Amino acid sequence: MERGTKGPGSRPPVSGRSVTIRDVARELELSITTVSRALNGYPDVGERTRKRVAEVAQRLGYRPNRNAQRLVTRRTHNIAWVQQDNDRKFVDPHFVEVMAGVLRGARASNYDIVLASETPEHEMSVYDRFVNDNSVDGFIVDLPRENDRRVSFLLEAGRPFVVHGRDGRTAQYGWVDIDNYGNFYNLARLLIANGHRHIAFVNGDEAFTYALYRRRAVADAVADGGLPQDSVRVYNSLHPMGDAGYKLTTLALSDPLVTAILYSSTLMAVEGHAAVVRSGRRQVAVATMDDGLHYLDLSPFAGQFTRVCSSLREAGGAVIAELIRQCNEPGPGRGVEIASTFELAHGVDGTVLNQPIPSRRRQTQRRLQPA
Amino acid sequence: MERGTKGPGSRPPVSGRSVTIRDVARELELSITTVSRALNGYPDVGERTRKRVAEVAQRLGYRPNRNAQRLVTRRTHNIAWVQQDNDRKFVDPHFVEVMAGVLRGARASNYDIVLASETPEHEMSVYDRFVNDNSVDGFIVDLPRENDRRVSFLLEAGRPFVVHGRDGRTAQYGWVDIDNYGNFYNLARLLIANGHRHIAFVNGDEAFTYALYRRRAVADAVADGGLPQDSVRVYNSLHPMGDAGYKLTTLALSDPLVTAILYSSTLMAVEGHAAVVRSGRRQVAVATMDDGLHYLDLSPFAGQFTRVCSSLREAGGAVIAELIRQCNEPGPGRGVEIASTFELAHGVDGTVLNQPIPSRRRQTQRRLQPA
DNA sequence: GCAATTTGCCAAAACGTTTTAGTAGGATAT
DNA sequence: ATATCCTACTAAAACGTTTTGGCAAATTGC
Repeated sequence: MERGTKGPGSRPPVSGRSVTIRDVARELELSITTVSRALNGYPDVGERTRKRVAEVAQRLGYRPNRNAQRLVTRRTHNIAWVQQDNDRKFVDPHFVEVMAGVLRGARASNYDIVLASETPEHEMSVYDRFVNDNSVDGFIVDLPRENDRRVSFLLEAGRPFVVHGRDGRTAQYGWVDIDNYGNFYNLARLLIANGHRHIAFVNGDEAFTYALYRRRAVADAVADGGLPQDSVRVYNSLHPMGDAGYKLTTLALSDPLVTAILYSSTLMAVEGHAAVVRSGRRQVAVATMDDGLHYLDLSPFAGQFTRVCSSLREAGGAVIAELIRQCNEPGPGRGVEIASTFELAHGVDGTVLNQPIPSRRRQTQRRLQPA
Repeated sequence: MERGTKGPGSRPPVSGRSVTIRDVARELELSITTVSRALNGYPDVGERTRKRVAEVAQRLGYRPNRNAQRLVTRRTHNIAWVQQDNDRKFVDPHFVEVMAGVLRGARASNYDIVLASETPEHEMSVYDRFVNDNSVDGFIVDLPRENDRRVSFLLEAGRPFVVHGRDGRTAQYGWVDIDNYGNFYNLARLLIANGHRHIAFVNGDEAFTYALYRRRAVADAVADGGLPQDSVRVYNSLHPMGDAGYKLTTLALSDPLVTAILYSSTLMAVEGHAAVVRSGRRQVAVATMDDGLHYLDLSPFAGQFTRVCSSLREAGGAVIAELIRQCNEPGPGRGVEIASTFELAHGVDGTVLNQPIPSRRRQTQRRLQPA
């Protein structure tokens, strides 16, 4: 075999050499130090010189080589976001909404998002790689479970990260979340206060804390409302979308006593609505968490869904904002709770519109939103 | 102001120094050259030495600094994917499906995806940056328009890129696409062959080629079927989801002659279905493109939608595969057309199930799928 | 037994930045 | 007049790899 022969991989497709800081310095008859300091806004550069440098850099189309910068500064301006490749549940359309907020915030601060996916078995090796190979400054952690191993790993590694959601260790890391417990407690109390005694709860996968906390909230509301626990029947979909809405609603309605359905997502509520209509049951109330999915049109259901509203996009923006803050000022992460607003349907009953809201309901509403 | 004071930015949060190739070399009493060549599979390293190197590297937890590697090799193993931040249409849930395929393929080949978003006005500056700052090897281009400026820019820049979709310049670049024209021609011909004379076509935004080509196909099918052009009425949604399905269907059904609706996406078809049901019109046939959206449950509509099926996830996998190929072997990009399959509903009419398929329809089906 | 080849390893250069540790020279203070 | 302090610049080191070019020692060919 010949001497210089490469092993694996192959040669880069060398396209035209790009202009370096050296070219700019040569053109100006300045040192590269001065060029660098001029462009990076250091104070020990004359105003006149700074102007000239900026002008020539612009004219020559100089762009600092990011890899050289990253090598020496040890900052990448990249944030890792690892998606779990589940085969069945690969990615969630809710994710798109969060991503919109994350991307917008990242761009505004000149950060990029490095996206990767890996199967659950190998997932941690991706984190391990990112922690050790200097390719990102921090991590976004999605959809936490209780005692999430990603959180444990990143705490151990001492890298900046922000969790969208939370587990039981919120004091130890930065997170952004809505008040899942409070919101679902209020929704359940509201249904009970309006006389519903048999409620179906179509929840997500309770392996995730968001769904777990919602379930606990509903159970507590039932208890606090003085009803027996079996007043609420919980239906879980391991996939927050998919067959959840329609099939689980149909299943729930096989109990003739059910008068209200509580959904964990508008995606499920919309699908479930079709099942309600098809069942011919007209006295079923629908309440749901509304994440403000930007692409889902709720107008056909106007006034038919009682909702707790919160923008996932806004949450995404808060996640990246806190993460970038952590990258810039070392220290403990902060928790951010995103506010939610309560939207009563004209009537809680999905089919009876424009029915005046009884005073007791208003009172409940006021109690639920203490300013 | 003090001397060494930094200008903008701030110090990196220095966490424990990581282990370098130098540490491995020192431990083994070898040169860093040998360690590098051993780890990179060069042939001029003794088998015994290679084993020792691998063992020590593993034991010490050595991970090559990606930025150093990238600086010297000029390859990043990163692919850029720039999303257009539209405010109204930020991201499309179809995107999640494509992304699933892209991410899976990228991971399998040890590539990462760098995601960024920018408003339409500044979009090109992001491409400009990525082209010049050495942070990515290639680009994914989404949702092309005719004479797409991103395509023009990347052709000019001479960087590897793959378009998901196509414009009129397919000979010049790599792309992955379904046969939008052929699929919609066949769908329209099928409806016409089944006696439908007044068809509504709920299409996407025809500023994008996928929708434009679909529209042309339907127009041609109408002509070839011997019908006047106004037999088909086209409704466009600038947003492929949102209010398209329900509102446009309601609008379409305000024409009492309409007996068939052709949708550009199952998302719209599902929403539209609710409008059909609500309208009380029972003799309306529904046909749609089915992109295999993984999170959308079509089972409630089983047998009611005639569909042309193609997996966006598969397309995403093909996009990244072709892109990585381009990065490794310089040369012209290749076009890849993804196959689609045809699924007739039991009856084309959405409400009459289990009606035997008339022989003429079967014949049509066979003609549409020539093996 | 000697030349030629192969094997296994290495020193040094290179990649393109930022940062450190200065240095002249002018201004200011005493 | 002299010491001190700014101002505006710079040479060189550093970041952590890969690659070039080469060199002894071992092996092979004749």
